[in-house]
Order: sequence, then structure tokens, then C-alpha cells
Amino acid sequence: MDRRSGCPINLSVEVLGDRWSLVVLRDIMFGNFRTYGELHANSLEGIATNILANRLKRLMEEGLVTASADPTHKQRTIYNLTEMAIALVPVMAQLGAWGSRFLPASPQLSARAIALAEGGPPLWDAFTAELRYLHLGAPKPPRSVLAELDAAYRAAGQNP
Amino acid sequence: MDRRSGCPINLSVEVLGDRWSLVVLRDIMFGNFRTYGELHANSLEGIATNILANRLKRLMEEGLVTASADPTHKQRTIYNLTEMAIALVPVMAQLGAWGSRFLPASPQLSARAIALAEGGPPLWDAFTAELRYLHLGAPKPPRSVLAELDAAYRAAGQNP
DNA sequence: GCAAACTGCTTGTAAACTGCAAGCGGAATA
DNA sequence: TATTCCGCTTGCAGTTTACAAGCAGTTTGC
Repeated sequence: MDRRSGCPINLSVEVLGDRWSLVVLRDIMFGNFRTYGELHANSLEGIATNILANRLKRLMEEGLVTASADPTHKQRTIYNLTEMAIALVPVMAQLGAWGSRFLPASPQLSARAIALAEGGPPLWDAFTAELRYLHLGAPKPPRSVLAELDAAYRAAGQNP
Repeated sequence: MDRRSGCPINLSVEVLGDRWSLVVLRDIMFGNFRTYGELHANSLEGIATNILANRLKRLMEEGLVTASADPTHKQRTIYNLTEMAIALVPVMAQLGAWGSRFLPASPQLSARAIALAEGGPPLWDAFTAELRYLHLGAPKPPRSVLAELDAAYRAAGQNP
């Protein structure tokens, strides 16, 4: 892996800077979609099958995702986020807040993004703990940020 | 501009998700490079001339950058960040922190990124005020975060 | 006043990446 | 045993990226 420079922002761009990587990570992280089929079927943006396969492969090579076998289904692969990917929670929060503010985002999806951003570091830490539970086998935390974000999403659907 | 979805993260990726946009914005923001020539000559990653021209055009179309004339040089164009681009400061901070932590970043450049991240919202606000001064004609703030980051960079060069 | 250098690009060309549609081998299900 | 599920792969056309070269208008140096 030859890198263009040692600048941290450039390195991040080299890993994440394309049209799909962050979107796939978003779906695993916030949608809790864990298999190829789930990711494909629930893709809001309609990701193509070859792109999804290629991105999952690249994310594994970059150390953001690992694959594990599904005990009930020999054919199915379960994708897990690594600590490196879970550490993107603050990036996702800031990027979501920025997109909500400056781009034509759907009000309902913005509600989720804004809830995550306004929760700040305490909420991000709780979410991190939940992701470690879901993806890395850490103990189950008392709080479910995914459920809270879903509640914010549904509440925004009620009063639009 | 047809967008793939109304998700804020997806929209952000559609605007910023390529191999050069964030790098160019970084150079304008942190390097204070304001002309085509400066951006080209000081590009750490060696951006090609056509890519730089194309990215500046796209960033203007997306509303992240504006062009203004240099009064002392009829030929030269000065590029300014818009409020929309200045609002990326927290994103840059988080992305830089993430890259420093998980990718093979240069210690000296990491020092800058870490200083920005650890300063947190107070430092980001001061930097935002400085960028509004440099790019939007706002009043000059008392504090120069650019100078502080440069000091962190030089300090890291002393004790490597 | 004229040549050289500066400034901000554009143009060609090859390679890589993206996006769409179709298909495919093995595993589970009816 | 036939059908559906599952995770991809393949082919192909179009777009984007990358490198190198060149170019018109402006300013500088003498």
C-alpha cells in the first residue's frame, strides 16, 4: 500500500474517500445490516452487487471489517466492524450534522443525524459501547443508542 | 443534481467522497493556500493540474468555494472558503484524529491533527472565527489557531 | 520595447474505477 | 427432487483518474 503522504486527513481520504465505503459502513453501523444480502436489499442508494462485494473486500483489507461464519447457515457470512471502524462514530456524527445542515437531506433522516450529533461525546461513547457489544462480543451495555436513534427517526415521522 | 438518497451521510459522501476534494479543502483551510499556483506548488500529494482545476470548479458548483479577483494581479484568482466549507472544521478534526490513530501518519503532521482534535469545540470555534476573517471578511479575531497549529507542528519537529 | 518567466488552466492518452444487467455454483427449503 | 436462497462473478459500456505536454494572456527584467 503506497500512500500519497503521511497527512492524517489524506490517509483517511485514501481509505474512505470514494462514493461507497462510508455508505456501506453507515449501513452496518446504523442499520445493523450484517450480511451481504441484508446490505444489498436494504441499500437506500441501491448499491450494485459487484460494488458491494468489492467494497466489503476492500474494507476487510483495510482492517475496518471482519467476516465470520453464521453458525445456522453455512453459506452466510456475517460482517463485523472492527475497533477501527467503530472509532468512526464521531466522524459519522459530524458528517451527518454537516449534511443535514447544508444539503437537501430528508427531515426524518436528519432527525437521526442531529440526535447523534447533539448527543455529543457522551452519546457517542454509549454508541461505541453498543457497537462493541454487537460486533466484538463485549458485554451488553445498559443503553441502546440504536433504539434511541430509531425513536428519534419515528418521532420525526409523526410530526413532519 | 440528482442525489442517490436523502440521507445526510450519503449526501456528504456525494459532495466530498472522492480522492481529492477534502485534500484540496484541507490545503485551503490549514495551509491557507489561496490560488491555483499555491495549491499546485504546495500539494503534499502532488495533485495533477487538471484534477486541481476540475476539483476547484466542482467545489465552486457545490457551494464550498468562491473565486474572487486579486487586485494586484489581473490574472490571479483567489479562492475563498464559504461558510459551508468552514463548517467542515469539526469533520476535519475528527477525520484527522481518526487517521492519526489508525493509519501510518507522520508524527509531525499528527501533532497538528491531534492538537486540533484535543482542542475540541472551543478551539474549533476559534478556528472558525479565524477562517471567517480570512475568507469572508469578518473582523479579525484575537486568537490565531493557524499559528497555534503551526507551533504544535514545529514543536513536534524538535522532539521527534 | 522585447524576451523570458509567471499564471491558470486545457488537451491528449492510457489506465483504473463505476454502474448496470445477467448469470452461476453451492446450500437450504418445500 | 425441484425451487428458492445466498453470495457473489462476469461482461461491457461509460466515467473518472492520472500523467505529461502545451498554450494564451500577464507581468517582470533588462
